[in-house]
Amino acid sequence: MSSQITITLPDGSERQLDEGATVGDLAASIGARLAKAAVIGSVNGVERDLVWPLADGDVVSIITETDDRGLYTIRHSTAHVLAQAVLDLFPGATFAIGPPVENGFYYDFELPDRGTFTPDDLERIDTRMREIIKEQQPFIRDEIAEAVALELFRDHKYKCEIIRGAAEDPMSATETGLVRTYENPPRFIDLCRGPHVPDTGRLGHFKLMRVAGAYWRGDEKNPMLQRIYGTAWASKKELEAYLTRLEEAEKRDHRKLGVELDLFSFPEEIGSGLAVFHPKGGIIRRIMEDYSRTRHEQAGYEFVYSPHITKSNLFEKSGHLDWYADGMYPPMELDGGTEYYLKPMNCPFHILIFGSGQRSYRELPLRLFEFGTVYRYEKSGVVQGLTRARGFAQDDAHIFCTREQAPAELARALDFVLDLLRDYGLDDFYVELSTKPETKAVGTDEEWEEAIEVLRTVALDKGMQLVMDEGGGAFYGPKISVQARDAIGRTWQMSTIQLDFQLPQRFDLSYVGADNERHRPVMIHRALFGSVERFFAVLLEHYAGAFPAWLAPVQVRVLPVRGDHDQFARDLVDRLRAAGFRSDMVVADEPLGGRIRKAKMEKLPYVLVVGDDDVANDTVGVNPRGGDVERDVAVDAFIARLGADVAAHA
RNA sequence: GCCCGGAUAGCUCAGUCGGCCAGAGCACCUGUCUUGUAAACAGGGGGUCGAGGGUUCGAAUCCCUCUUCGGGCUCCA
Repeated sequence: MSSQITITLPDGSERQLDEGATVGDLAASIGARLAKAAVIGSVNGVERDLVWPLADGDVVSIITETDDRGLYTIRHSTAHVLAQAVLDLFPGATFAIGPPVENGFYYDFELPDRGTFTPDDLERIDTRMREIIKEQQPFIRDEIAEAVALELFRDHKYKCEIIRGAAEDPMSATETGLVRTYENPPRFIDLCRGPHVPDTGRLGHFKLMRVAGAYWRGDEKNPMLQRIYGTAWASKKELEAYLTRLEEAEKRDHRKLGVELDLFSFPEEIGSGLAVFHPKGGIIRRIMEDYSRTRHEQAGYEFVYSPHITKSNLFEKSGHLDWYADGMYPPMELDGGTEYYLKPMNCPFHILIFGSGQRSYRELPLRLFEFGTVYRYEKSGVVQGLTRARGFAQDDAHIFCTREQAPAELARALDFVLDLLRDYGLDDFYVELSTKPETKAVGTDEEWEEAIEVLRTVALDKGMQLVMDEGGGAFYGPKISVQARDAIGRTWQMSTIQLDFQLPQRFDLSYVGADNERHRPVMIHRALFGSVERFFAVLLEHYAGAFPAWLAPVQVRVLPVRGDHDQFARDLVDRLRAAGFRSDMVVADEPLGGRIRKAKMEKLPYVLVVGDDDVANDTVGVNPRGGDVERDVAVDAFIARLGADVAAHA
């Protein structure tokens, strides 16, 4: 009789297994279903392959395909299969790194003679991957000496860089002269720390998505590799659900809806990244802005205006020309050599307003607000619809206050921002705190630390989930940004609040305190929409074009059943307009069904149908978006209902 | 900026190997129809095939440059 070992499970219970039993054996001893779902195990807190032999006293949990780490492993293993397929099919190809990522994985390759993958290649690679999966090749872990590894991977220069420690690879483990590898016999071996699924047969619910260029080690000075992205899931059902989700996201893409709903466009004649808003988009935008103005006014902000261009010395003084000249449109030279720049931001203008006279502590906090249009020369490859444009309006405010007032002002600003975002229909948030950039930063570490502490405290006081973004701050100060999740779960960076000790210093701002001495104010930069255009795009995608009644360009469409109901319909439109609603009608020159359909495709909140009964009784047939038809609704009752919708921002 | 893939009517798209006056659906215009809740019928107009250059007897189609869009990389004050 062989000797036994004792294993402790996560619930504290113990199990006896034969000596030499593996993680997989443990799963099988617990149940057939667990064994089937098992991907890897966690042994004493370290993730291990299912073939890992257990030792007496180990604490083990089985990680299944429904676990995040299990899915991560499936994606990681699928990346290896991708690499094997590519090396099989493309003689002379070499491979770099291939980690799991959100929803899938990628692998970077370099083809001989700067070759590239075509869409047809992806199909061939997919086919080869499925053959490899069918072969059920085991994943075999090994540790070899560095010198042996360098010999084994001598044809793969990127792998050699990783082995020598010259390049980071999050997926490999190279320490003290030993290199860990995983082999899929008979042909493929890769540097890898693992763990992996037991064999390639465990995989299969994947799809290769696209080819992209990517710089080696993420540095644009390095050669560009060919990256293949794929998605991988534990089951066919999950894969299909993911692909459906992508389709859904594509359907609500703001660039597509902008054309379909006639909201805005990017005429080629104007240039890349520069939008024009059409009348319907203009209505939505105007209402967004009007509401924002009203709320800012109530919150104690004062409205200012500033020009679009300025002499270069303003941005020299602010430091922007030192750090971000590349991101600015080149200057116009006027007046015998004076250079004027389009403004990439509004802060210096607001600072000049603050500095235009002697300020007393009694005036603080001074909150200056402007819808300021700025122009940034975004690199040609990064421009994207309304979310990354070259010209856009910021709902920009700068709060000048004393150091002592800053925490309360920050808290107040965050409150305001969250409250307002909720009014626009976003209510699922978390907060990101960005700290001092490695390069490109002004100010001492102490000042940064102080500012970061204040922001951290404010966010935690609000009970917000806080995510750190190390090194992500602006050059003049740390930043807190509100991330909002939209209707289909995507997160968008929305509002930012930044504390700034630097600019007041650079512009030598001061106020006279109660002690009759001059003091330096601090400055808070904050934008709620960030960019009006971008926020417009987020709302458009969030609502999939079906804007709530308060924002909808047309709130009510009236459809007369026959020509002889036209007059009643016209009068009804007038009554609705008089009540303050945006309403129109379509005369009865095509059948009702067709007109209903068109209104539905325009995603209008309400369609009203009026026929004989309605003319006789002053009623309407109400066809609400997403609801059932209601007949014989009194006109007054409908007006009250629409009014309530608008007031509730529903 | 870099890699890959696109650009044909207002929109979505077809157009074979380089070969007749470049097509469809929707939209638009005109007429007929007078309609009770997601597509009435008929007719019509509309294109310098993104721009410029080249190859060719002949280019939407092949080559080059540019503009612009999409997916990534890098970037995002």
